[in-house]
Amino acid sequence: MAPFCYDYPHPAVTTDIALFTILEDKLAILLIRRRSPPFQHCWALPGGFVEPDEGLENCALRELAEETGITGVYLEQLYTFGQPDRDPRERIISVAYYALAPADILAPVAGSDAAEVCWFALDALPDLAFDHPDILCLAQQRLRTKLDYSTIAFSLVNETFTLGELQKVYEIIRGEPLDKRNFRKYILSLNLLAESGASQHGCNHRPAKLYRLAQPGTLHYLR
Amino acid sequence: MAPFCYDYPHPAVTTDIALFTILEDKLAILLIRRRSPPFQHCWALPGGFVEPDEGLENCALRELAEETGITGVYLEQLYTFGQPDRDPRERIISVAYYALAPADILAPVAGSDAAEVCWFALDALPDLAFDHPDILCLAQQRLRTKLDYSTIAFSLVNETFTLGELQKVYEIIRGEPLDKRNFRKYILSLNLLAESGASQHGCNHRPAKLYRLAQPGTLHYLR
DNA sequence: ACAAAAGTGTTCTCGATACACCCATGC
DNA sequence: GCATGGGTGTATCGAGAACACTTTTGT
Repeated sequence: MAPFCYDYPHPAVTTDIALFTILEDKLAILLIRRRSPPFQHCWALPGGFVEPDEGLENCALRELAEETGITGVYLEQLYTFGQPDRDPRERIISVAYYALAPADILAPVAGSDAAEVCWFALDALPDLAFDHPDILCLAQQRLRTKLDYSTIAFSLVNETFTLGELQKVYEIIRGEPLDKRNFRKYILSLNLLAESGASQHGCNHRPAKLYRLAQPGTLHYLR
Repeated sequence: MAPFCYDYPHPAVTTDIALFTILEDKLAILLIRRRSPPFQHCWALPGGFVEPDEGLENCALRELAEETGITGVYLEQLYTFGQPDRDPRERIISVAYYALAPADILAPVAGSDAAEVCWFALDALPDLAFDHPDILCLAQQRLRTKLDYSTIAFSLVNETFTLGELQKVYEIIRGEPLDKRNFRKYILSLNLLAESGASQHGCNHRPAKLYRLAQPGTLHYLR
């Protein structure tokens, strides 16, 4: 029943994932409701223990898939949280990741490890388990600062998107409105977009051109 | 002999520290020579196993002090390296930190865990143990980028310093010369320095004013 | 016709860059 | 007096910010 023995104490290691999306014009985060103690029935970031033969990033992707059915997100290591008392069970060190995905690709479904999976707007969060509020706070900071010198925002829109949609993403993350002309000038000057040829349709207004990334899936650093 | 047992496998967790300084007008890093296998007699970053009741940052500071006698550095978490095969002994996950300190405060002396401790210029590195080259490379990248939006460079000069010395630090990290007048204008416009009143002496030229940080020990983010 | 978002240029400001000479000290 | 780094100001350029009207579609 306790076959894994070592000459000196070993901590447990987990990954936790802060998956952001934009839902109803707000930043939202994916949470699961815990099925077992500690913090039973409490909401928490998806995540779990690192398997002996998997890398940390693989662990994060696997846990996200197992617990929420979600795959194909942008994922990046955030910070490692290791306060000795952060978990009441034993010493657990957590390598936190943050992830980004457009909301409407995803159809979260509770996996085996979680009773419920749900998006929560960041301004209407429930109480969170462990030090997950700290993780979330740091993740949001990182998202905000990285917006300015990289192309992470593109991970929050669909494969094809309008410049209006993209601008909305920037505005929501920065928490302030942006000038339309300056925004378009800036984005197009990056030379990272290609017109998809198609346009919006079925909207109450002039249809917008649809763009796609010239090199999909590539994160660019600016300046 | 193996009293620490768990219901499922636990990795070991270490911290490794990339301590930079400026030595003889070059970026240099502190290395220790390993006394035991694996990579016996090889040079490596200082670091070691996380104790059950210490935080990660404390572990890094403790290992640095034990192995090199050095304290009082600027320290910041860098990245967590967890490839399953990065250590031949067992699964070891390493939380890497990078640190900065002025060279002439330090008088590194081998502690109990290391046979030798030595500064190495980055352009004259020996072979390094484990994935320490990766850690070092990432640390150097971080140092370079963070130079532009924070006051980390101040951690590489003494408590009082001349603007010439500070400029040298920027030039060495960026790998290019800077304009003296523009540099001084920029630094002074930050309003973070106070004149110490004193000046250099014993130099072959006009003595420079000595400055100190108005709030020593505080890291500022710019823009 | 009206509502709603798309699309489009110019002006201004401010921070970043480029650049050259005199000053104080030790030898 | 000469070598060495310290100390200083101005002109230019370019990126970012401010700003308003016409266009296309659905109802």
